[in-house]
Formats: sequence, C-alpha cells, structure tokens
Amino acid sequence: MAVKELPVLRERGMCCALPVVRESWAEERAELMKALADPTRLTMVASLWKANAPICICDFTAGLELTQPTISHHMAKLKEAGLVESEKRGIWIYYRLRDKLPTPTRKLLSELIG
Amino acid sequence: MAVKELPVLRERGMCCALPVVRESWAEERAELMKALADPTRLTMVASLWKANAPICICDFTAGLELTQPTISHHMAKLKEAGLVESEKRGIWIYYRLRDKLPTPTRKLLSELIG
DNA sequence: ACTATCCATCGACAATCATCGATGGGTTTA
DNA sequence: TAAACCCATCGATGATTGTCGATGGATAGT
Repeated sequence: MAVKELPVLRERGMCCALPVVRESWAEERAELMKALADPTRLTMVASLWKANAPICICDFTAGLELTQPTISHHMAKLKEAGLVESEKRGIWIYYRLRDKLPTPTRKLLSELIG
Repeated sequence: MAVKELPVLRERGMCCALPVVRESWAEERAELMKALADPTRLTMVASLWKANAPICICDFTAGLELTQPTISHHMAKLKEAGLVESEKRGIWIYYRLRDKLPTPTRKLLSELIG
C-alpha cells in the first residue's frame, strides 16, 4: 500500500477537506439496497431474472420454506421498490421483473445476479 | 406485455416447475447488500471510492451530521462486510476501500456509485 | 506529568423488520 | 350454491438495527 497517500502531516482538530457530504443520491440508492438486503427477496428477484417468465406467489411458497403471508409480504416490498410488477390472471397473480427498469438498476441486478 | 407468456392453462393446486430454491449464494449476497442498505454507509463508501484516498472517522463525523460513535459503528459494519480496511497512523485511523475487493463486488460498487 | 485529541466499545432506547396465524375477498370448478 | 384454491391484509411477536451518551485506551503535544 502506498504510504505516501497518508497525510502524515496533519494538524490536530482539523479535518481534511474531502467532500464527505450526504447526498440525496444515497437516500434513493439505500432504498433499493434495502429491498435487496434479504436472502428471500434476493432469491425471488434472481428467480424472476433467470426464469424470464411470470411466477406466482404459490410457486415461491412451494420453493422457499416460508408461509404464504411472508412471501406476499416480501413481494410487496419488491413491488414497492419498483423492482416487480404484477398481473392478475384468473385465480393467480403473476409477478415479473418490471419492464421499464431504470438502466442503472438493471445493470446493478446484472452484476448482482447474472 | 406478452400475454402469451402467461401459462393460462394451469391446474389448481399445482405449482410450476420453475427452480425457485434458496441458494447459499443469496445468503452471502444479502450480507453485502445489508452493508450497503443504509444512506450513511452508502455515503461513506462513495466517499472512499471517489476520494481514492484514506479518510478518518473524524472527517466523516465532520461531514455527516452524526455522532462519532455512530460513525464508528457504521464503519465497523463496512469493515465486517469486507468492504473497508484500516491503518493506524499516530492519533488517526485511516480507512480506505479494501485493496483486494472481489471482482464482482468491485463491479457492483462501480455500477452503484461510479 | 498533564492535557488534548482520536477512536472503539458498552449499555440503553426507540424504530424497523421478518415471520407467523387468522381472516376475508375473489375466482374457478363441481 | 357450495367447495376449493389463490392471495392480500391485519395484529402480534421476537429479532435486528440505528442512534446516542458515557467511558476508557492510545497517542501526541506542552
């Protein structure tokens, strides 16, 4: 590691002038991260990504070892985060990855999953 | 949207054969996501990424409107997640992005921040 | 030595979260 | 009409989390 990078000459009580500022950017991005910060939701998103086809709640309930309300709850969070959209079809409600995903989000998912 | 994608002919009580299975992959990735699922930590990582230079706790404490214990707590989480490494230098402890970041993680950060 | 600065850690607290059982609305089949 | 199935929502509960004040160790300057 480059020792010279370390500002050895530094006055006490003085902070460096680096731009450490909270930006609105972080708030938005953190929301997306929160939606993906759970193994179950991550599995759901990955399943939808790979399958590239609509999947129902009951399919997830069968595959993951969780109750139906829990699966519904997670899916609602994904929908609220704008990652997922749904369509009712008879008895079933089919979920899929959102069609118009923002490019940065899509690329992020690609790095994360694909 | 392509209606034909929807399996209209579907028996009740039957789940599709899509591979919805929880993988260990999701567990690991979710840990990383959790570390990034906070505006403050996201700001810290972004600062380290852009600055490309070591930054001290006191610098973050000055820039973000949080107390020093809180900043330390967040930095500890980033370190625990393997995103950050530190080096003591006199009074100060300099933090930087980990040198040997896994390639997928680095690319993900690039999509997220850069 | 004494003081000032930087930082990690501890204990506490309120807020959020993941999970479940129970319930009810909607839809299809018998 | 009745029964079976899919799903969202509600209320509760235990776990996790973000934040802070207080404390103490470590280091450098006086």
